[in-house]
Amino acid sequence: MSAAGTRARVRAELTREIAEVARKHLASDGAAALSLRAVAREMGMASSAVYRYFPSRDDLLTALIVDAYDAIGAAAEDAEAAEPRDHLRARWQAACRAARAWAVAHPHEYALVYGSPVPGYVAPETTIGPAGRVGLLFSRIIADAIAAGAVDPESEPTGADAALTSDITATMGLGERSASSSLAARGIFAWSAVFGMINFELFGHTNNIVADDERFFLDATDRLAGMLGLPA
Amino acid sequence: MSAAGTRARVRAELTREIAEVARKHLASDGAAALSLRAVAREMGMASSAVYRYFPSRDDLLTALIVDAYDAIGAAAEDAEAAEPRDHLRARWQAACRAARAWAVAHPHEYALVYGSPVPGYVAPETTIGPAGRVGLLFSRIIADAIAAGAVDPESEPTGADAALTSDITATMGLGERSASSSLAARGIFAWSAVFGMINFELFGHTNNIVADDERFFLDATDRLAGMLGLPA
DNA sequence: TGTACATCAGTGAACGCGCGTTCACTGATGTAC
DNA sequence: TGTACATCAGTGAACGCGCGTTCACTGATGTAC
Repeated sequence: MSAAGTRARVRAELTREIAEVARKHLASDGAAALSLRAVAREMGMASSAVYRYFPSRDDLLTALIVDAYDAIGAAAEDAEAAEPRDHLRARWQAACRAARAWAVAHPHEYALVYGSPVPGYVAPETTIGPAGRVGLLFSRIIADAIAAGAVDPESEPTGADAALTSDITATMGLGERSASSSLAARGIFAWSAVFGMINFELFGHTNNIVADDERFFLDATDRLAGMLGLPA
Repeated sequence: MSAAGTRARVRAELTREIAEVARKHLASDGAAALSLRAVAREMGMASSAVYRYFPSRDDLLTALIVDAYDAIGAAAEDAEAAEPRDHLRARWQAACRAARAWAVAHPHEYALVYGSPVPGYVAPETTIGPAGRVGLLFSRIIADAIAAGAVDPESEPTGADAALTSDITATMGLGERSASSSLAARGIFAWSAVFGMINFELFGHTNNIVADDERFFLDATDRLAGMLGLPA
């Protein structure tokens, strides 16, 4: 039994190690250059042996995608958790700053999940949860702001929330969805704008345009916080 | 002479045709699947013959990148040009809508230029001009707004423009750059936010979140116009 | 206008590469009695 | 505790693929006198 436990533990450890080597390759060469054979080579094992752990290259990719989503999600969550609960804008800014910092530190892993989809790869359902972590964190901040009475969902009654699914309006604490609210739409917009800026920075579109990336970014996310009504 | 002209014309025509076939492959299979051999096959010529027209795969890619930037730029410019000059917000909205429409119609070409960088490919200087077309168009709208007195560069004197290069503040008509302006920073932010939303939509991040993509998008770009101070 | 030469387009074979995946196999590690 | 069997990890060879790029070549198209 302890022996069986050992086998399982060794197996889990090796699985982890393969993923780790793969992540290293991903980080240095990008997703397209990730090959099972190269990973096996570095591990010092036959390429066929990797198939004991990952049934195909796509499964390895999936593991890396889940890890990347989880890593950036955890980074944002940890930073946000370190701020006082009642300082909503500080929580927002901390989450944004941490997401960007992680992306800058792990550009290829970031590109794997927030860049162009890997051709021929279809993300399985397993990735859905991790993919939503940062967005969910943002939603929680907004929901907390509503609950605390700091943000009035009706402050900009343009009705833009009608463009969203009821799932997301419920998540943001707009359960009895007011037909006139635009708060959820502003939240989703803020979310995509944050990643839009990170994309532009990492993919080189702001070369020769933005001189101080972090300052520019934090200025913009602070403006977004204002747009959401988070008290300064 | 007319003969020489003929040879040159045929050459130009074939070059165009190769690029066209390549674009078709790109559009249906994505950049990673683009191969010189496949293009040559479809053209009915030996793969080595393509080298008479494009010295390497990267040069072919460059041509496609330039074409994509030019196409989305032209789409935005044309739509913007159709609006009355003095209706600044309409010009902004038209440009945004056209950019998104082009992206939705040409997802792979869009991903080629606004998604993750193609691994191993370094964009030559030739791409810089075309890459800036949409951003430049946005800048012109803002510059026109300042010139017309519709937008006051000092309306939000947070000094955020200090995070930008002086090149870009000059382009936006903030030549004698005020130390306190944030207008250029808001413009660059709006620009990246627009493409951030397009990215999220095309790359699947708003699945099950946004129900009506165009409506959501236009609502957000209108909000951006408001943030820039463009009169409604 | 005609001829001799130079330029160019296109061919087809080849080089060398690395990839994902399968398969029959050998040993080692675990399990049941 | 010891033995017979089952499970699992890992091997190495092989299949079949498509790629970018080079090279010596054949003809056709253009140029100069």
